[in-house]
Amino acid sequence: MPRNEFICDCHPIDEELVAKTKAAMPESETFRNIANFFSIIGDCTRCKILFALRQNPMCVCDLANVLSMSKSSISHQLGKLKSAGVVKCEKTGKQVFYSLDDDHVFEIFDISLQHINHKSKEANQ
Amino acid sequence: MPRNEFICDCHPIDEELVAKTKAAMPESETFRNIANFFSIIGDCTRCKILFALRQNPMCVCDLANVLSMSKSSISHQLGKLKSAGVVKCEKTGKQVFYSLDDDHVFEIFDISLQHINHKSKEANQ
DNA sequence: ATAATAGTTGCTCAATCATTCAACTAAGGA
DNA sequence: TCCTTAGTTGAATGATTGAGCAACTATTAT
Repeated sequence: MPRNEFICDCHPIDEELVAKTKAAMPESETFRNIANFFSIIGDCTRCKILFALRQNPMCVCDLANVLSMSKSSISHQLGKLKSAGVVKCEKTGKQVFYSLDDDHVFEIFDISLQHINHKSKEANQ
Repeated sequence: MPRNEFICDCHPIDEELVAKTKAAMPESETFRNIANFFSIIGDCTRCKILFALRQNPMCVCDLANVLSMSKSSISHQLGKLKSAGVVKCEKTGKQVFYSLDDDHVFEIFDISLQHINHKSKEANQ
């Protein structure tokens, strides 16, 4: 019966380090949650939506106009942002107004932009 | 000749807001960069690699053993992390040791984990 | 020189995903 | 009541992407 450790195609070099590191890893669900969150905001359209909503709450139709895309696309993407807890909505009459649900997102964006700008400066040297 | 504003399938409701928001949006490249960065870290395997490297620099082979995956997969993913400037490497002998290039990443992870935990607590109420 | 090992790279396959279309619900105006 | 408009939803499609295999390079040991 093959042991778990050899699903991989090579023998460990520093077995102790491998065991120690493996033991200290968070559980799978944590990784799924983190990866899922970042892949939600890791999309051009959804980033644009978030930057637009940072300025003002907006209805689906106006967002579609800002991004020059179809209502349907925007609505699909808003659904994902909402289920990730990044965005919330409120219906008034025929319109649904979306807004940022959480300040955390732009904390994250701001730090990330520092990183990105830092790296692109490095790359130009 | 159709104007740019009508690639979309509906008329704006608050034209002034749409125009104002559109004007204040960063340029496309900014969005591509941000989305690219988040989609790089928005993957389970790559998150695991980063958490492993947070503990210790490691060679490809040992990382493969920690994650129970093939060397090839790990190497591919390390390549992406490296081109995003998140990870750096150093060759010693036959081995290549990878390590985190930047503290920003775990600043971002830590804030994001707060967000994620906050949201999952909300969801359970 | 030869063999073995660490890592990289190109290719293929399967799965995931963003967008669009079409059909639908819900709300307001004529 | 009927029509129009705002938005949602499910299915279909095309594109992207992660994983593993196989072939390759480079370094070390025999």
